[in-house]
Amino acid sequence: MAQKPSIPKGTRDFSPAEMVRRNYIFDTIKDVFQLYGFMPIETPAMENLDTLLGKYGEEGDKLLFKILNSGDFLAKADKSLLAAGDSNRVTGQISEKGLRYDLTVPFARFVVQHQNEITFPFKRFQIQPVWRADRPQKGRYREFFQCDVDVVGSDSLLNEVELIQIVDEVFRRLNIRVVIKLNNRKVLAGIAEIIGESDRMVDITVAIDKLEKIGLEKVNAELRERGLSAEAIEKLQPILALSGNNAEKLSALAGILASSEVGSKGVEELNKVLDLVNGLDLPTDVEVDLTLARGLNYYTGAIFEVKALDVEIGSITGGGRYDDLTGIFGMKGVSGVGISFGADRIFDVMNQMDLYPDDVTAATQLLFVNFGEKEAAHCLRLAAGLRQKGIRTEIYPDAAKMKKQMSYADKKGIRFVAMVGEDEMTKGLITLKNMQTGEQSAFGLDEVADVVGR
RNA sequence: GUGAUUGUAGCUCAGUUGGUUAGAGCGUCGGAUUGUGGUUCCGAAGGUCGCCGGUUCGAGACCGGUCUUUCACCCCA
Repeated sequence: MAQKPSIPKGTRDFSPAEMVRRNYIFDTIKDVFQLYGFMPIETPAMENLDTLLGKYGEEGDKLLFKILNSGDFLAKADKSLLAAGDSNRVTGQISEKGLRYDLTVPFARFVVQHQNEITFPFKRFQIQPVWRADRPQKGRYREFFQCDVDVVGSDSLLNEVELIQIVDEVFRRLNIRVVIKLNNRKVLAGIAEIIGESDRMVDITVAIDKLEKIGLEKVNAELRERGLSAEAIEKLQPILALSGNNAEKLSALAGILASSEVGSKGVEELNKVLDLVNGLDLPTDVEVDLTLARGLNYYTGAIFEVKALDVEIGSITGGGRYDDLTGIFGMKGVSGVGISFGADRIFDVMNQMDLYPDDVTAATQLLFVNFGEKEAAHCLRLAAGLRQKGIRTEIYPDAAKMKKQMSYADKKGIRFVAMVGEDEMTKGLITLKNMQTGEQSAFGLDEVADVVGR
């Protein structure tokens, strides 16, 4: 055999069996989105590089897939940069397009670009692949699907509440037990302010985000490493030690952050969202988690993260409010909030726990055996009639041996096989075999539709 | 980007301290059975041992590089 073909690192093929399962996930997510009045949009796989650069932090820029310019791109590049081997600056000259890194930034671009055609508040959903030049590992791929829902042009916290409802509904339908973690960037800003390190919010949040994973000791060590004063770290301790239920945490926090205007605002927002959510009696736990930070630095208010309770895989959904994402594209004062379902991680969770209902397969229901040219022509008409009645029907394309045709049906999980030879043709009948029970008898066309459709 | 790890038939894996012609199970194909699958029996096809180079009389095995798999860190869905 010649050298085997392959696909790029971190990408995957999906077989028919996998695709019906994935579509089941996409379909339930889409159904829920539409139930709340969100409308679909799509944007191109590639964006202009300047749309993407600088939106995801330094780390994010490195993970962007860049697309080489067409034509003789090197001819136009600066020779001295080429000679110097300065990759960073050379890429700016030979690449001006990149693959999208998420769906939120392209959406912000979309909103700005189409602002005159959009009615606000604008509720859209978008289910498309995104690409990151990351090293693949557990639950992490270089090509994966995000399912985003966002509302832009509304400051109301009702939107945050609706998003929580959507998360609850989606995972309830998929039968995945989850916890929704909730925090607010304003609270984090308030904490930074209180301990006297306002400008170090990112460093602080990145470090305390790891509390659950590496423990208090190591978080403090990392804070020191990141250059926080001993005094600030000392002041942070009571906050890191906060425990109890949501109400207890929030009232304690309200006291601590009383002197910080942003911080108090954040606590107030959290309280409001939780009050409304509590009134809904959702079965899913919503937990205030002060250590939840989330890396994307365009978030300004609420931040969400959803974790599966029964599988160790990182977060399967995340999002938050961003007050000025459209501002970078020249449209000020439009606030948005949204979340993103990580379809591929949800797929992994569903597979690991085998949570699919029995009827997701959407397989063919009936196969006509091919006995030869004349018989096949006859079956073609019968099959057309059955398809009109909604029966998923196929005809075996070749007059192969019975054994081969039967085992084809068997392997494809087709429940019924129809046999129409000379005898049945003259009598106007169809011999139907049930592949599960082995029973078989002859019926008219209408009866076949009834039996198979049951 | 850093540090590990994996690679032998379509799939899952054996293969002794380096020694003739690299094996098994499953799957595939053919036959037993020309209008009856899933069970059984018989038979066959299928491998440049990831790739390139090196050591050796001799490499699937040892060494170097490279690609790939998986995992951790960074970061993230």
